[in-house]
Amino acid sequence: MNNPKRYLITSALPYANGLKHIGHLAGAYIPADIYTRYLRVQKRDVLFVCGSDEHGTAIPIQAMKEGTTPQAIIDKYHPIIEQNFFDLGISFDIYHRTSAPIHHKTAQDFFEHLNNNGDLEIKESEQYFDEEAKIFLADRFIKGTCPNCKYENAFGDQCEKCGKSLSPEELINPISTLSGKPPVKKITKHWYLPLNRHEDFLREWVLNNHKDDWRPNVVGSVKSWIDAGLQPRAVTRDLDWGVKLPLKNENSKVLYVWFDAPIGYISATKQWALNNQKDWQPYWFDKETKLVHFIGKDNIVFHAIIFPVMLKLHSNILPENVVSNEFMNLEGDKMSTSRGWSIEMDEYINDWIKKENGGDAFADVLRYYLTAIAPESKDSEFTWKGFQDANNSELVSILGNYVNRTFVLMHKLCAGKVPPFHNELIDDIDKQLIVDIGNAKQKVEHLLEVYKFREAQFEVIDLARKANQYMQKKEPWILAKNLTENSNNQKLIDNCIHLCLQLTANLAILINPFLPFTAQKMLQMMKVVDRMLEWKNAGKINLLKVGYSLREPQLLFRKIEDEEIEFQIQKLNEKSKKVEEAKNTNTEVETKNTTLKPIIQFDDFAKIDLRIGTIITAEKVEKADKLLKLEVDLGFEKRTIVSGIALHYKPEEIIGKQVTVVCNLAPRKMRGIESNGMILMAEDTTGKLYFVNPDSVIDNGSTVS
RNA sequence: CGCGAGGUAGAGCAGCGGUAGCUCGUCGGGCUCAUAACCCGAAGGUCAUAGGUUCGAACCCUAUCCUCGCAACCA
Repeated sequence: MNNPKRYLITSALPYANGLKHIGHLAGAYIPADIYTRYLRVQKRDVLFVCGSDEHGTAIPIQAMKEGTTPQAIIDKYHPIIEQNFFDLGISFDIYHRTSAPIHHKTAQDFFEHLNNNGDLEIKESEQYFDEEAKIFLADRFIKGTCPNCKYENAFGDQCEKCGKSLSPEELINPISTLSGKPPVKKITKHWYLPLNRHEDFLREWVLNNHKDDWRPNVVGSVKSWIDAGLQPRAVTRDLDWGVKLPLKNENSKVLYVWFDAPIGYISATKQWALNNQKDWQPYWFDKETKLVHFIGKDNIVFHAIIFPVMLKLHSNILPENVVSNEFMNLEGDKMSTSRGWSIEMDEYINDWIKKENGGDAFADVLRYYLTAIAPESKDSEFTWKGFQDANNSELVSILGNYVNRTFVLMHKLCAGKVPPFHNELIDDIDKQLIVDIGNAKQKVEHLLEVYKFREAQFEVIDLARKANQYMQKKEPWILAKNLTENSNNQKLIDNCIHLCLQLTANLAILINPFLPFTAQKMLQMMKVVDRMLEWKNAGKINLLKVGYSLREPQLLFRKIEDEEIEFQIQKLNEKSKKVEEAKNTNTEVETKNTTLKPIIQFDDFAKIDLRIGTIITAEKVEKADKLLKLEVDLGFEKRTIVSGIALHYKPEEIIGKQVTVVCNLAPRKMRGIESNGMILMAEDTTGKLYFVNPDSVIDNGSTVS
């Protein structure tokens, strides 16, 4: 589709169960934003939609863990993610959410449409059900003994010990990881999307029509799926969190998250149309709309197989392209929030973009580096050193320095005004530069049209590189030394600076989709309005009027010092270490419950001096989330004990409580406070702590045995 | 296991049948308006490995190895 009437651009919906990291940003958001900004300055009709994906089993389970509601979880993360995108210049026309009523309605209508047309199948099956949690269990939430290697903690989908794929039915002695009890089998009815009916369509559409213009990883994955044989996929689940089925007597079922999430693109479009008094329908029904999805590679199957089938059945348009990136690693290891090996967008914003730390320029620095190393054809790697190099040697030294030296020379040698161009003195070097400007525009344009963002950005910087070379050849600062002897020199200086300034204006236009904050800054320096950034102006060399006086230059980027980089690397290491430690203590607790410690002799037990005491004061320990500093009266003395119970009890709640104390434990310093003893606590399966105390008040200092 | 993507200089990538290339980094020299840009030169690769096709292979074929991904959270 060469000249579509309108564009609809989507970025994968981030799952609102936590913060999102820079790998997400590099994968689906920055490329989409660059593409969208480019189309906007092309004056195309373009709509860029996204939003939080707020359904699925993981959110209620996360809520259960945190002792709160699913609504509270999404209400916490949705606004943070939205703000993060905004701070990084991701210019969605709307950032919506799938918990919105308009989305529920849209998804229900979609389901109903397919159901009424007979495009869905209904099947009954037996599934494991946790009677205590009152929930059908996803495979991942069932544990048991692996039939293959007899490992006792195999998951319902796979045994981590021997790597064998499993189904929950194969597990010996299955238990629910939610309640710790054996689940029961219950019959349940589900609606399925029979993908197998659409194999011919998919083969023709992807493997034939798009085998050349889609990225190889996308076509390859689709081929892999089709060749393996497409199966009907359940589109409903037994759950009370999500979009309810629009059918009577099916109140306990919701749409499966993968079914409702992509429909979020449609509902976001509707909401945007409402907000702006527009018609949403052409964006999803008119064949002249070019729909492009930007995603990460884990999302290929949904956007290149399942959602297109849904769209076809619903008479919508199909995506013109599904642009998928590979993954971005971090300092030699996979990025993973759960292992603490990641840089969250929120974290980067706090460390670099907050006014006092660097400002908007650093949003562009991240955008620049992530685009420069974008995993377009294979996995790539983010390193802080690489980040520093990209900033210092490309943004500061080439782009920033070029703009700065141009402005400085203009103020020194041309009275702060755009000098005239003396046509009679034009030479081959000038002509070549003018050609280069035009070429740069053509190249960037072509590369963006074929989604090669990394290369496109390179071409922009390359133009700045050529500009530096041009200025070097012209040496206006040398010419300025002989102004009186050679009357032509001022004219030669004028020509050089004139072209350098026109080129600067071009750089602003070309860099704008990639580094929008920088482009704005350049506009201010040149005292021109936003309209200059329109793409049609790129390649022109009359953007700045002769005689127009320009502002003093301000530096576009600043150098990043080694210490700042070392700080970040150290921070990353500490973060992952902390998460690992926290995890280790958790898994210890889990295994403790099922496996007993080795037998000990009475003598060993008798060494422990247990006493009853009363808490007389309690206060929170600063800079520690979990610790309380307690003063405990043991009758014969009062002791300071530090205990890790702050997440479970407030200081004022426990004053006066009797507790059991291990009072001959070696003293230990925690957060600088010496703790002389330990309070005994019982822990249930959810990790909640309970005091172990006598069932009626007795004398302080009483022994326990 | 199978399938998909990939394995090319310290890093990031291009090349996909005809003398191994680009950007950054490193080292030496020149120049200086500028946040040390630009110019000249150098070091650094048995193009994962082993076979094969060919006058000729990083590129085509076969096998092997390694990395990442693969339907219930994850760019």
